[in-house]
Formats: sequence, C-alpha cells, structure tokens
Amino acid sequence: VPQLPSDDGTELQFCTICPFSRSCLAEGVDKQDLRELQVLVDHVGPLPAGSLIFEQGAPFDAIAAVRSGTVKTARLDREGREHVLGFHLPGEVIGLSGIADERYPCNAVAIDSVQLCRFSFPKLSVLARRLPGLQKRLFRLLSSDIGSATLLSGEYTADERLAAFLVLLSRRLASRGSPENQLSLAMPRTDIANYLGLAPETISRVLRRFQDERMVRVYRRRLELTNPRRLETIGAAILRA
Amino acid sequence: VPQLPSDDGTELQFCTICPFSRSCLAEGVDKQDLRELQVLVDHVGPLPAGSLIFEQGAPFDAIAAVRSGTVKTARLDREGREHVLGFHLPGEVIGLSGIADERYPCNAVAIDSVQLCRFSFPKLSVLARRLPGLQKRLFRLLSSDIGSATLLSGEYTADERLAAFLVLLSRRLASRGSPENQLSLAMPRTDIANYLGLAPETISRVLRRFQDERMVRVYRRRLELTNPRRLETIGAAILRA
DNA sequence: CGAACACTTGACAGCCCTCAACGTGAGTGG
DNA sequence: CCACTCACGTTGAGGGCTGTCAAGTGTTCG
Repeated sequence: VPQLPSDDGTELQFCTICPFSRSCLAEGVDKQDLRELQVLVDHVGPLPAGSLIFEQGAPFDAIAAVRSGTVKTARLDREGREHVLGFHLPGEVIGLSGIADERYPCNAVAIDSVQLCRFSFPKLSVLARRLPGLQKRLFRLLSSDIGSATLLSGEYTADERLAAFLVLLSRRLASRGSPENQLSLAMPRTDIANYLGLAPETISRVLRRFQDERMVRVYRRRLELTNPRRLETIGAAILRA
Repeated sequence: VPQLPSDDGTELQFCTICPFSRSCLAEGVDKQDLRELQVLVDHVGPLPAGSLIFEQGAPFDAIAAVRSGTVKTARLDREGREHVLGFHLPGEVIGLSGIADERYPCNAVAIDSVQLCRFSFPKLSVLARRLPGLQKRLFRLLSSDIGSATLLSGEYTADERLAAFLVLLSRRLASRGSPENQLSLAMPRTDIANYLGLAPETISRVLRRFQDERMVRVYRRRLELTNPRRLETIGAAILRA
C-alpha cells in the first residue's frame, strides 16, 4: 500500500536517514545513479500499529528500511509460541534474513505507526553490481546483523539484560536525534520479556527495583534514565562484549 | 602459513565441498572464471589444534571455508571471560561477521587439525560484481548466518538445548557424509556448556540422564545417538522454530 | 611415575518462572 | 458524562531448574 509522504522522498531529495542513500551519496554517486536507486524504492505507509509488514514463510522479494515508528520481528514455532527476535528503529533495515531461503523466516509487525522504504531485492542486487558502494553497504548491513543476538546468548541475569536493553535502546534512539535518557517504549512488557528471554513479571520487578534505586523513573511505557551510568555498569558484561 | 595439500585444489579440480565452487559451477561458470576464483584462494593448513586462525580485533581481510576439522569462534569480554559463538564444520564459512567493522569481532581457533580455504574478501567482492552467482552466494551465506543463534535465544531448558545441539551436530556431520548417529566431538564439555549457556556440570548430568534413558551412549567425546527420534522430540521447540 | 586436565558426581542455594490476584488506564457504548 | 470492559501491568507466594562449590575419578602427557 504505497502512499507518498509529503515531507520526503521527493525526486533527488532522498530520505536523509536511509542507509542506502547515505552510502551512495558518500561515494559520490552521480545523479543518474541516485535516480536509479530511487526508482526501485517504494515509500510505504504510514501503517497503523498491528500491520503485518511481511509474514513468516512468505516468498522473499524485498528488504525495507524503517523510516519512522518501530517494527517488531518475531517467529512462531510449531506450537504457536512467539519468539521476539528484535525491535527495529528508524534507519534500521529489516528482511535481510529472508535472503538465504528466499522466504521470510519471521513476521515483521508495526507496533506503532510505521513508515518504510521498500527495496526490491533482485533489483537492488543488479544495481549493486554497478555500484561498489552499494554492494559494500549491503555486505556490511548483512554482516552487522550476524552478531546482534548478544543480549540473549551467554548466561546473563535479568538485571544485566534489562539494563543493557535500556542503554542500547537509549543509544539507538539518541543517534537518531531523540532526547537522550528519555524514551517511550512502543512495545508492551510481554514483548520485551519475550525478547530478553524473561517473564513479564520479572521485567516489572526489575524495573521496580531500578526505580527504587533511582536509576530510572517509570510511568507505563514512558521511561527516564536518571542514572544511565549505573545502568551501563550493571549491563557492562553485555555492553562491552 | 599456506601449505598446499596434495589431494585437492589442483588446477581446475576445485574443492568439492567449497560453497563458492558449488555456486559457480552450478551456474555454468566458464573455465576462465573458475580459474580466477581459484587464483584468489589460499589453501591453508593443516593447522594443529589450538592454532589461532584469526584474532578478535585484527583487521578483516578474508573469509575462509573450513575444509577439514573443526573451528571454534569465541569472543572475550573486557573481564576476560570467553563466550563461545559457534562451532564450524567442513563446508561452513567463517569470518563473515568481520565485514561490518572491517575487524574480526571474535577469535577463530582450530580445535583439532584444520584445513581451510582462505578467500581475500576485497578480491571476492570485485569478482562478485562480474559473477552474479557468486554475489548471490555471498548474500545467502551472510543471510543464513543471521538467524543461527537459535539455541541460545528463547528460554529453553538444558535438556532442550543439549538435545537440539546433538541433533543439529549429527545432521551437519551427516550431510558431509559422516556416519549418522555416530559422532566424535572435537570440543571439551566446557566449550559446549559455554556455547549453550549452561554449566559444564549440567552437560555431564544431562548427558548422564540421556544415557540412562537409552538415548545416547557416551564414552568421553565419542557419542552414539541410540534414539535420535526422542532427542528430536525433546529438542523440538528449538529444532522446529 | 607424577601432574595437569577433563570429566563426573553430590549437596546446597539462588534466581527466576509459574500461578494467582489485584490495580489501572484507555477505549466503548449507553 | 459515566459505567463497563479488557488488555496491560503490578505485586505476592511458592517451587523447580540449574549454577556454584567441593571432592573424587580417570586419562594423557611430560
């Protein structure tokens, strides 16, 4: 359901947060190349919360960059249980794990209002042969997704996991210009718990304790990190891995 | 330390297990192309157990396919604790996670006698622009590595983890022609435990119980899966994810 | 032959999950 | 405007899995 937003994507004025445009512009791609890249982009959205962006098992044909909002990726096992794989913020790319089998291995769902830039992967591949910078960018995007399951692996305590989760989320949001230490979660506790391999009740309890110890202030899904340093210390084992 | 083995890698008779040669041959690459691919390969080894193949933090310049033996990848955190990321068998590719930052994010160590095919990544990238099949193969290799942290994520019991680990290992070995249900582990219990996020003692206990229930026979690092079906059932939550 | 190492086995404690009940907003329909 | 509903979140009690600590056994290697 493509729907062009008014404030971006016009002609040669490409999304400023788009990982691909950044890569190409940095390499001095000429206007013709940029136009080609732009042609194979669909600007999608805004999609309301709950929208299915791509579905587990569906044929893979495109990747997408999040432009605004938050996307959750999750897979369902045969027993119907959900396993949350990650949350994806503006500037981050989803769908790369579908390349291998030419099927998406997971669902991608908008958890608030989401805008995307959708790239046909076959077209992107062809273009990447002519644009070394684009090829390199694709390789790097893929590579950086490999080691990103750090919060889950290893034997970490609930405190470590949640502290690291909050710090990393804060950093990711801050690098996009959001006010640091001031985050509003788009996802419910159950999703965070699932992602971190914990029970929702544990999230509540740890958050409570963090608040009692003046490290965060919590009101529903709005959080303020009042002592990010201590959170970093607690999550150090994960953060400094 | 390149050292040419005698039984393979001769002229146009390329490694039969090599993921790259398979991809190119399947696409009908001509002899000239194959020769080019071959030129940028170093046949390395045999390396004795304990050899460091690449080191965490070192500049990234190449990926490698395991030709024989077993490779362990692991990273050390600031406190010096080791986190085992994976074990890599013949036919599998290591080093891909180094592309993103142009540094290897982990160590790769030979845990028994290992032979490798080493590919200069810059050269491979250039060649991939002319060989669509090679580019596709690279994208797929990278993509398939993204979701491979399945045993660690999620909340799984020690039984589920170890059962899934044994089944997956057995399958990977069998697909390379090893006798099914008959595996000799190259790695010590501590590495398996570390990889699975468990204590070494837990590995012992679970293995003991599996043996008491006639699912495996254990003698040191030689295992026989006497009831692979039941192991698959126990590990189903992970295997069927 | 001794030492180092890997592995096993046992006892105990701790973390976190499960189960259960309650509180609290947000959206809805009267 | 208000009561209702429902999902989400919180809090408490209890128990199970698995980590930690400790000691013992077997094997390999110098």
